[in-house]
Amino acid sequence: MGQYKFHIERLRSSGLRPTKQRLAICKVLFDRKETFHFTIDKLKKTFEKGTKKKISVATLYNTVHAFKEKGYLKEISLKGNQTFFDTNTKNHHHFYDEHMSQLVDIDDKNVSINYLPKTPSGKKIKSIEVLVKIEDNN
Amino acid sequence: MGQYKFHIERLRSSGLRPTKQRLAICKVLFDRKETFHFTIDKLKKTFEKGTKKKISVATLYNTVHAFKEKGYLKEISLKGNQTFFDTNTKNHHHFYDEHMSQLVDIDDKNVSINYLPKTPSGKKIKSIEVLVKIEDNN
DNA sequence: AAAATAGATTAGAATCATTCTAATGTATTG
DNA sequence: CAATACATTAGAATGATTCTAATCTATTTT
Ligand SMILES: [Mn+2]
Ligand SMILES: [Mn+2]
Ligand SMILES: [Zn+2]
Ligand SMILES: [Zn+2]
Repeated sequence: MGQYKFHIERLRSSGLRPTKQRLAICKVLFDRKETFHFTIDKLKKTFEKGTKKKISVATLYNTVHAFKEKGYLKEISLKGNQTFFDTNTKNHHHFYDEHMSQLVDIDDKNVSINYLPKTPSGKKIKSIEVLVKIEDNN
Repeated sequence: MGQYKFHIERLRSSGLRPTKQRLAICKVLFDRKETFHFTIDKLKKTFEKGTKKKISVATLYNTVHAFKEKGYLKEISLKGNQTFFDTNTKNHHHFYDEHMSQLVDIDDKNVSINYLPKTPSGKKIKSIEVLVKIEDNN
């Protein structure tokens, strides 16, 4: 029974019911000053700590995917065995330290791409993502 | 039995033993005119067809990862539940049709990136990958 | 050159990220 | 306030990947 007004409104206006599971997840994901990157497993761990009521991992998947479909989250294209999600839904790119599994945003204003090749016939561009892999010096 | 000389040499010089499993996999992956993109599952299917002797899926994983470590293959950064590998080990980028799970190479000469942001401190750039997602027109 | 040892490789079994689906919950209708 | 339709949850199933014990191969020892 906290300050869920905003989340309830947004869920309703997206056609999603504001269940207590979804509101708890909204609180963890969106009641922050800064956006961040996460995996389902990291999200699960935040619910295991905190005396927050248990949420099934299947529900975490359902909810995160529903939020992604509604545009509250973006999925990041990365190799590796866990999917990364991003609460920053603006167009942007990433530095990625594979060794640390650490992502850092790069504003898309700071990247310019001049690609010459024509798009394969019958297709149009949907998005352009730049991933700059980094590693420790030396 | 076949013309494995080249593969045997390369494996030996990388410190990998030229087992019959590895040679069979080399033949499928590298005895071609054009490079290509594949998943472990697609590779598995090519061995299920053909009367080629059965290779355990674990061995496909072991071998593909060993080949990647030795630089015969690259892993492609994509979301989705199956990892894509690339027999094109030159620096290059991709068009990707998520709906079709279809990758097309973009030569890196055809892409120029001017990124302003400094690399996070203590880190250096390892690689830059551009993924252009495409979809059907209209 | 056979046997012993060490190290590499294979592949069945285990794991774990993700998806499926039957049960439960919620809104809408009469 | 039923009854019905639809949305949501979460335990179970799936499937991609990894683990590890058994097997194979190369090297060293006798
Ligand atoms: Mn992937
Ligand atoms: Mn991923
Ligand atoms: Zn981001
Ligand atoms: Zn490629």
